[in-house]
Amino acid sequence: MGFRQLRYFVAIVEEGSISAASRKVHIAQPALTRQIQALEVDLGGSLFERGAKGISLTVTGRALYEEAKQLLENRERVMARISSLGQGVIGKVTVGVTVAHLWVPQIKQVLSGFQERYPRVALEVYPLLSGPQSEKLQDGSLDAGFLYMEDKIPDYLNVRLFQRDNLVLAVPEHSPLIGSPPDEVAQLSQYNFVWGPRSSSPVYYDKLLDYLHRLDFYPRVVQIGADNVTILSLVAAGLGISIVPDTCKWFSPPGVRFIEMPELTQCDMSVSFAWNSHNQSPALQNFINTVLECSRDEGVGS
Amino acid sequence: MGFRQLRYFVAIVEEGSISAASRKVHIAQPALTRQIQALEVDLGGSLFERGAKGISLTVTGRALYEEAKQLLENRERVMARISSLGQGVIGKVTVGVTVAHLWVPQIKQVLSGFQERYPRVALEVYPLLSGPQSEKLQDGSLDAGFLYMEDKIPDYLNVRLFQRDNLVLAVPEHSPLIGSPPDEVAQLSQYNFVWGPRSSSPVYYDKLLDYLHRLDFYPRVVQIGADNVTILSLVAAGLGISIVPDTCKWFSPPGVRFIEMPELTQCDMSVSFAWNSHNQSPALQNFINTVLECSRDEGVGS
DNA sequence: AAAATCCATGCCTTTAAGGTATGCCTGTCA
DNA sequence: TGACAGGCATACCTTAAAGGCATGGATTTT
Repeated sequence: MGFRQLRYFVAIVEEGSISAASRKVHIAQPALTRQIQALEVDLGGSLFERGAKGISLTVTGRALYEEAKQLLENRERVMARISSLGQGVIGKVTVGVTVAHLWVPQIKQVLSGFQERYPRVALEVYPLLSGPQSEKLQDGSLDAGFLYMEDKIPDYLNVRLFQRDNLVLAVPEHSPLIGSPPDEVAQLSQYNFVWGPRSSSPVYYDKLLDYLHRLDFYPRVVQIGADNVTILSLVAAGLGISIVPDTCKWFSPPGVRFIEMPELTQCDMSVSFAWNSHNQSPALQNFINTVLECSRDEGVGS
Repeated sequence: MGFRQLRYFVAIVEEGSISAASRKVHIAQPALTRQIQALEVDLGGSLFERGAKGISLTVTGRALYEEAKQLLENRERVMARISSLGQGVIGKVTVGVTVAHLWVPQIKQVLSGFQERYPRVALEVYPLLSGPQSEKLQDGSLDAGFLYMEDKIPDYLNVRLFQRDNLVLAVPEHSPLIGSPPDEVAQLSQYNFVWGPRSSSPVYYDKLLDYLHRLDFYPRVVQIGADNVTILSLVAAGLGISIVPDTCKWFSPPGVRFIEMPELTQCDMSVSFAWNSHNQSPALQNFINTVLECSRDEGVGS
């Protein structure tokens, strides 16, 4: 009893005759006759009563008709589901985003663009620090992540540059620094700094402070803002100056001016997009493609 | 996506490798490899990740595994059910029995014998007069029936003699008729008769009265009993005499004597077994066979 | 009576499935 | 490290299943 025979069988039942069904399923009538005969032998009982004028269902046949419809419907359902899964148009993608970047438009755009293209894929976004993301990408509990990569890239990860970025000095709009920008960060030691808590993004802050220390600069931190928007608000309020990623320019509150300094520009603070190279989830592949296409469209480091 | 491929697929999943599965399902490994490749092409996504050391399920494959098991299980269930139906091992048989014969041991024996042999066939027994049985046999609402056949047998019915029977005179055990039995029924006109209501079995009573009238005998009915057992009880109580089918001898209450009279013996009152000749229900065929075997074993007209 | 309809059978072609031999890759063990 | 074993894939061939065509028998319709 195969799907083919069941399909033929229901066609015959619904058309009322073998001949009519043969036209419907586009095979010759004798082939259909034989398939039904084979089915009857297989099931050990006749399904139709043959009269000179056409055929009619037996009790057994009537029972099979209902069952066959079910089986065929299940088959269709399964095939649709598995196909969709295989092509990544349904399924699930879990992605991590560093808390510092949840609000970054480029990432929001990628996420909403993906949801628009694949509305039936469940997109789960977790705010996670870079370190935990890397772990979860390894053990498979995360499919992809936007994060700061350390220099050493684990071999289980595929990594692409998502958004090139570097540092810039942020000052209040009436700061004297605007008229006479310093050449070196070391000259900023007498200024008050607004800073973020290390716990909110250890990789970023360690990398940043490490870099500044190498320039022999130890900022005098007088104020803590939870995230970059808060920090810039505090800067705008004249409570101090800060060093922030360049992308902050685009969503800064009014009252802040940005001063580029060679030493800061040289510091790479790019955000990476990473996924487990062994994770072959089709939905993830689609997500990866979407991300890479978005990156390409905008050009990295815009 | 066919059952075969699904079967192979679950075998591979459960064995953990294509090679192991090929040994399990008794086909060569390359054939199995190809079937899975075909399945993957058909579903438009890979089901396994091939590593040098064996294979492992993809997300899609894992989903298919659950579905495939279901589909295969359903197939088995359907095949078992339809096969059973086709062989008449399950299903339903509706049989009519004239109210006058519900209590006849031969019929009870046939019914219980059938239930013993085919315990999973639902046997529905309806007490019906001969006329309605014939109608219901025609329109298909009855599969078989035990009934009095009229002389003209409808062409849609197959009929077999179930139990040959004729009439006998029943009298109380101290009746003077025992010592001096009459030669002709016409001589019984001065006796009180216990009779049944016509409505309980019109074919029987019409046939019986018709026969008696042709012998120029019109019984003086003084008492009505609902069925033959009741009638015989009334006879035993001395309320009158009666004419009953010969089979009544076997389940008569004490206090009744039976007198055979040539005129009564000649009257055929046999019970027939009938079914619709177009009804091919396997369960009915089994019932027919059971009935015919029982009739043969006992010999008709015992 | 002729035509049309429908199912079944015989014979042949095409396609799907299976078998054997072999190659490639990788992890294992001496 | 190099031979070996286990496992999957490919190539090539054989066998079995499915389908097509022609035809026949039976019955209803015209």
